[in-house]
Amino acid sequence: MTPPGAPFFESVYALVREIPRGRVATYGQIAALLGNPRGARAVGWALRALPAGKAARLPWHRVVGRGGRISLGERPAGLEQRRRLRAEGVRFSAGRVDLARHGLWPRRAAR
DNA sequence: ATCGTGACGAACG
DNA sequence: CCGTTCGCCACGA
Repeated sequence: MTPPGAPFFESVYALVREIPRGRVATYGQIAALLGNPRGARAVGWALRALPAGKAARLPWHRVVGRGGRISLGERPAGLEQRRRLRAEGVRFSAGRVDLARHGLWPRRAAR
């Protein structure tokens, strides 16, 4: 669980791995859960550095930016992320993930 | 220990 | 709503 030297990265991966299907978490949320409310950027960096092998077994697509924005934008990876989210029933509003419905912990049900 | 790097985010204008 | 600026962070060189 902690092969190379990068405890922070590993902790990020461990948390992302637990995001339920059909739900999403924001970079800031993950950072906060790891004890670094200001470390959203580092979380994004951890995912960027995600090796292809690991990415294959990690729901990286369930991590979005503040407000449900897809940080990867229109880039290939961004389109791929949207495709995967839609595939598991995630709804989008104005190009952003509807956090009221699929956001992880906070937010209450919005049916 | 210092520096550059970004799948971030809040504050501005 | 959009683009810019600034702050924050962990990691590798």
